[in-house]
Amino acid sequence: MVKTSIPKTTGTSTLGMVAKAAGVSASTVSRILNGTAVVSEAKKQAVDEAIARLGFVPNPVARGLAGGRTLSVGVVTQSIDSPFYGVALRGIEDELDRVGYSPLFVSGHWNATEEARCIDMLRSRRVDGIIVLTGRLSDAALKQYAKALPMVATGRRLKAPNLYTLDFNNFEGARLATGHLTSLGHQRIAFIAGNSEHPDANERLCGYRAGLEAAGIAFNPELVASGLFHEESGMLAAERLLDTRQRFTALFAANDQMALGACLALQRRSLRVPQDVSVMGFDDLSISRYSIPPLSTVHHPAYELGQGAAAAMLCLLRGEKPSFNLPGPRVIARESTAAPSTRP
Amino acid sequence: MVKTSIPKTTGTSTLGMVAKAAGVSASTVSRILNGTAVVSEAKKQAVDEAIARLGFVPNPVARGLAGGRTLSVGVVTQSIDSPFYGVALRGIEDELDRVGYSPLFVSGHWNATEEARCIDMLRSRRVDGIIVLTGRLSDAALKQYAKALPMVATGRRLKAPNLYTLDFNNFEGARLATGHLTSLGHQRIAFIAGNSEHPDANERLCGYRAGLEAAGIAFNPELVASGLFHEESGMLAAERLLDTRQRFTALFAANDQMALGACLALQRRSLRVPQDVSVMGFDDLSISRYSIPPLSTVHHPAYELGQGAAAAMLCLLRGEKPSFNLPGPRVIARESTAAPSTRP
DNA sequence: CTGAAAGCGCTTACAG
DNA sequence: CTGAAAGCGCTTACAG
Repeated sequence: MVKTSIPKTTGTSTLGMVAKAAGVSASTVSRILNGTAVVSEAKKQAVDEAIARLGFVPNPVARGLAGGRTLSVGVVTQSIDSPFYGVALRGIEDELDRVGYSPLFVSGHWNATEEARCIDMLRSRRVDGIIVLTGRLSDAALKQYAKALPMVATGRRLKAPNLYTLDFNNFEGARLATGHLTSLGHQRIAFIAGNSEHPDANERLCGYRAGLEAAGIAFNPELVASGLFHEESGMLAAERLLDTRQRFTALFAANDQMALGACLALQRRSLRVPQDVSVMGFDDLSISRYSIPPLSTVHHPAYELGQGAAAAMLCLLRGEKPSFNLPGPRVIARESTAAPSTRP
Repeated sequence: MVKTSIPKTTGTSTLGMVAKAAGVSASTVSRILNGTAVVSEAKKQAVDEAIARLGFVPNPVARGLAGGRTLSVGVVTQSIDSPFYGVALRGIEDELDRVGYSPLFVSGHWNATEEARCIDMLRSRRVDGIIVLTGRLSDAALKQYAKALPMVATGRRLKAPNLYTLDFNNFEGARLATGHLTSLGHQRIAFIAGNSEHPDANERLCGYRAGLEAAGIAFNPELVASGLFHEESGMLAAERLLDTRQRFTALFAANDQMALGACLALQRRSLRVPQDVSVMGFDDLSISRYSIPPLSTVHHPAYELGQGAAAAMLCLLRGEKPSFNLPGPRVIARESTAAPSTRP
């Protein structure tokens, strides 16, 4: 237990007190605080000194009421405990923190109605802007919101005033993953898709097909099963795949969580990874590096995604035009993939 | 993509407009909203009708400035992407949501100074109360804060006015885990402890020792290594344990993440789990059920912890005395533990 | 039971 | 460059 200084009574001094102490008007203090106008050096010094002496910290609540700026940005994530988006939230937190902004996290649970409710709530709390991490809101709704306040959204590609989007190339990622498998010599590659309502799911499925095609392998719908992006569903999907008696030497899941569930299903049927079946995931969750065997996957830069979304929001807030490049997908080859055994 | 209704322009109508529309004073509307005084049925109806017609939603920012209540509670978690605390955050979210409160999540990063900064920030944002998820703040600091606003903290046992604490019995959990292993017949049980600065770490170590003692097994410090509660450190600790050439048939880690890392270390040395070494974790993360083999562990009710903390805060806010019982620890026996093989 | 008034702590036209 | 004043949208004594 580290020792802590006695909590200072925050919010004890007000802008008015600073003004009086410095012998200037409240307006002047406000201007200095906000860099809203040029102020004589002498007064500025007096004010800075008074601020330091009184330990003054502006009250964001009052600021929000008076000026419309609360120095907070709303973040609609889908589930506060998502292993993937959690990392993105950290990126947002770090980026915002650097300039004194605070994030307000709310969960939309992949439900457009709930997401809309979240946004209404955030707006009633007067956030300066809103970041939406993927989700199910329509593009039209997003554009509509952007008329009222700056918006940044991930998982889509949209152009509209006051709206910026960041999109990871899921198609390319899945194509690369499939390519990794085909270049290892796999011909029969099963795929566990995500639920089709999820925007990323289709792109990854298309990438898988493109990867097969590039290697001259025909797409076989019987080698595809669907899951819900979590472990349990991955396990179930793998079992279904196994039950079809379709032969496959590799299995590619649309995300790591499903890949991990699939590994367990394989293990239960006494199939070894990668000797009997190579398994490939997508996202590169931090746990995937410690699964047994460590999971080969596609790195999805969650932290940079969050950071970039926050940086873009800050740009929008300053009235600038954001431009941000998300790192592209890249294959992380670990031990769950190998060349198919010669005698399957 | 689900279709969404066009976002309604929230915050468009004010309390003043409602008052005018209903032909009453602003005070009366405010009283009805807050149930602050008895109001004649006739006016109440007129106001309710006006509120509905105008789609009025009170502005929490103004409310916070004027009344001091923002209907928000600050939550100091340690890392926004912690797999364990993430679940607790969900519990907090759900519980608060039921009564229209919003959580404000901030990360203290297991650093007393940062946690104190978080609390200052939350107070400047005028949250109605603060929940601290474990962390490193001193008990004295917590009590001090509680003089200014309601506080709820987890991971300790404290009594003070306006402060409520929820504590999970880590000692008992670790004792039970060790008991599970000894009752399986293990005699040489290694332990991967957490870093001693972490409050839970010591309790779990003590529980381990108590479990050994209950089975009449002498404590052997050479069978203990320390980690940092994450996978990597668990892997390293297991390697160190193996390098000592001390024999052990079971390994108990102070949390699941370290247990998972340890499993990988064992696997790299060609030791099978559970045939060669049984492995036991602590926390029961959702992924642990899908590790290979599925990890035996101690269930730690994270969701209930968060929910209980939020419920306690709501009590405090209502001026009531909270009383909440957290479920006790229980062993979840899965496939990573088994009786020691006869010929080790 | 109900209003008028003051005020929460700031910002921002409006005038110098 | 700088003040005085009004106002953001609510709440809460203070008087009826």
